[in-house]
Amino acid sequence: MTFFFFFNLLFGPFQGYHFPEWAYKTESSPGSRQIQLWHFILELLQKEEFRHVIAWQQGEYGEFVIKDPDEVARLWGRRKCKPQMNYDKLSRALRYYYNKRILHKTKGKRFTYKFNFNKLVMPNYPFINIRPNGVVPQSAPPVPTASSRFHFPPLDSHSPTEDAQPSRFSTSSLVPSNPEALGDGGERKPDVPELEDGSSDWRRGVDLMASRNAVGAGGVNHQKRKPDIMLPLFTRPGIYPDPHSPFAVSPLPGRGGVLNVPISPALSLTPTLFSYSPSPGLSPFTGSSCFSFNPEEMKHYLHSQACSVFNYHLSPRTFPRYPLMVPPLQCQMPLEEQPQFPIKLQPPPVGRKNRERLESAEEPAAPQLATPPPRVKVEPAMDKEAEAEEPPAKGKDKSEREEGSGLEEERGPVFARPAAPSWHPAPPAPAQAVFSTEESPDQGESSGEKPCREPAGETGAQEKREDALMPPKLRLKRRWNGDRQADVPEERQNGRVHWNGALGSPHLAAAPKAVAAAAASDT
DNA sequence: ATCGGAAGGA
DNA sequence: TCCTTCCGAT
Repeated sequence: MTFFFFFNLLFGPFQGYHFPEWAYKTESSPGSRQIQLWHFILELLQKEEFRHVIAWQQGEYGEFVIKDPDEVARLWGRRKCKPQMNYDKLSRALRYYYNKRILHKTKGKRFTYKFNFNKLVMPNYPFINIRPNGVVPQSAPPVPTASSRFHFPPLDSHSPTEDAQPSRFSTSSLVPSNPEALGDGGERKPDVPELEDGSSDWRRGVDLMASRNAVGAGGVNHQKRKPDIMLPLFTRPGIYPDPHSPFAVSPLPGRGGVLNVPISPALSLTPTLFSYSPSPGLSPFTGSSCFSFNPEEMKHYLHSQACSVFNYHLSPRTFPRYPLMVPPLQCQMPLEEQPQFPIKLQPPPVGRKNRERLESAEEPAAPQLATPPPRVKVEPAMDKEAEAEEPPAKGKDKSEREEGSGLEEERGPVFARPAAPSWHPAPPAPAQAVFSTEESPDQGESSGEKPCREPAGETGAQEKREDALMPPKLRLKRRWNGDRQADVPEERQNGRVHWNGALGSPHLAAAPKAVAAAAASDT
């Protein structure tokens, strides 16, 4: 009760915002050809069968890795009936999202992008979305850690040097109610340097949460802030419970908890809001998806906040309204009554040009630009886990993974992430995901996908027919081998080499395995 | 590999 | 508006 009261009090003013049209675009019937790229990506991302093609990057909310760019492009091309699609083009489309702030590139990591969930609005989702079992995605550090430092390009300034502030990181999560501090669409520079925009998906997450629950009144966040995207709900089968997935699908369905719904990326940020995620071990959730309050953890949290302030030169103001006011929740609010509405957060970012214009207008000489930022080469560390079923308990060390800076001594233990839920090891779901539909994996990204009328080089329709006649496994196998050849002609396309040349590539090497694995789990 | 301008299409 | 296609630059 109390919590919601506060929450609404804080974020009420979101009501009545005007959202840009595109924000209202939903997935548009799964499988639809008019799907937007980011929808599509999200779609792939949550399907087990594409895990080896594209997957959430553990460790970071919303960050994903395109493990097989060519395949993703191919899938995208198929969906859009653009047989000539390739990663080069796809990535261009992706880059257009930068300015919209739907996505940004994770620097130093190949094929790695990150959703700006702050922009993703999930309609119809209940507010609190901690998983029924209380498990929070490992990728959601309860408190900003060095590893959560992040590379969101400051919209407003020094665009070319986005990583100019590599050492900043998201601690600002706790300033949700301070619109001033928000990079907010990039129209302005934050008043508080430490809260510089580039830092936070945290804040963004909060914003999101806030907007979702724009119910009450009074409060802090008036002025601007429009949501940019309506994130479609993906509740179709095939979603896989990846602990790193911001979708945070509950591994324990049917708990009857308050939130028995898949969590949206947006909501995945819930822990952000609460700023600390109770580990199931320490504070087991009782019965349902309630937020539990553990004094010990809170203590840790506070400690770490202090550390953050100290170690990262953050302003204590950074943590003003920390959800300390969050009382032990008791899940008072029945699911049905939870507020549900679309939210809008920030206005689309100013285009680069404008940005520059503004820049030069107000701050002619930005000295920060003088020296190019140190390139932080982060080792992908991806390939290994490619097929490994990410050991359940592994999430723990994630916080150290990226740079293993000494800054984290106290953070590590304190915020050790909860071990992955026991369900993780052998997700039986995939099989179903793969074969439950009439489609073979690579066309399966959409259940409603219609064949393209001008295959121009694609053997789509026919393939499909033939496929229908053979057992799934065979079908898969055939696809992996067949498609490659079928696509060879595309190779003439500019840019990247296609299947032919890619045969030796790591991604492709993994692909068949993926299929095999999927097939294996089919039993 | 990545970026982003430019032009064009639906 | 949201890409798709091309392409030069980094």
